[in-house]
Amino acid sequence: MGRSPCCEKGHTYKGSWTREEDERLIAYIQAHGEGCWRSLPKAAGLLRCGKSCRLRWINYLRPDVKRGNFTDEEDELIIKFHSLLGNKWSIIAGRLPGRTDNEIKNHWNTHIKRKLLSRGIDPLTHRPVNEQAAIHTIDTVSSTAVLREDERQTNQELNLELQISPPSLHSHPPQVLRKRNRKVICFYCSLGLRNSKECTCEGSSHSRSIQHVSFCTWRKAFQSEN
DNA sequence: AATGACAGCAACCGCTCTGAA
DNA sequence: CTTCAGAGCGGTTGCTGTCAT
Repeated sequence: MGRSPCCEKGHTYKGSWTREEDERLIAYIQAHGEGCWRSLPKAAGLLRCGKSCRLRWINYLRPDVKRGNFTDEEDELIIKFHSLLGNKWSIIAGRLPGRTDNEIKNHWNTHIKRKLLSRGIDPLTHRPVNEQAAIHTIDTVSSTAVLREDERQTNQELNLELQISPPSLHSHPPQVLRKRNRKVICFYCSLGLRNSKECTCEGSSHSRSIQHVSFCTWRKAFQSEN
């Protein structure tokens, strides 16, 4: 039995919140407090999903939410907590007054990851990148050591093949090859063979980039008209 | 000026957790 | 113990601004 949806999708808005919606939500919560998010939209006269209301309140409208850039001290705290806790954004947020899990997660993905990489530190393990390479080599050697000789030969051949083969979408988790989840293109497309029958791009990737480009074009045309 | 690429952030989606019945 | 609904979390996506070519 499937779970009932948190809202009737046909009767709710999606996308950015309007000023009026924000005001309605703030007014309702100020009057009644944070209660049942499922019933809140109806009670507040909002055509939104309860989850959406909760997110909007917690991440943006709550009075104690601190807006603005992260300080270096906050960055260092996030790095420290992440090294201890991993991607437990809500717990990390709990230790940074005024910051939300979503905000910290975004900040991590857009700033801190790069900051650590520029320091030569792997953001996943918080170890020096060189050390990671060394550990990986040791792991590979030690695991291979237990293989029989014929298995070892096969393994070596496979390793060699992997090293010289073109990047494959299927040999990595999708997020590894996605560049900020944009432009997910296969090897053939990267060579300019977009319409090739070997193309393995997800259907949405072309349409997404095309959609984005056409929208930018439209927007700029619109801006220039005004 | 036009176009494309990238960055940043708000919001959504789907899953898990938790507690009540 | 099982089932279910609601809340919460983390990953992902979409939109928009800005910069480079």
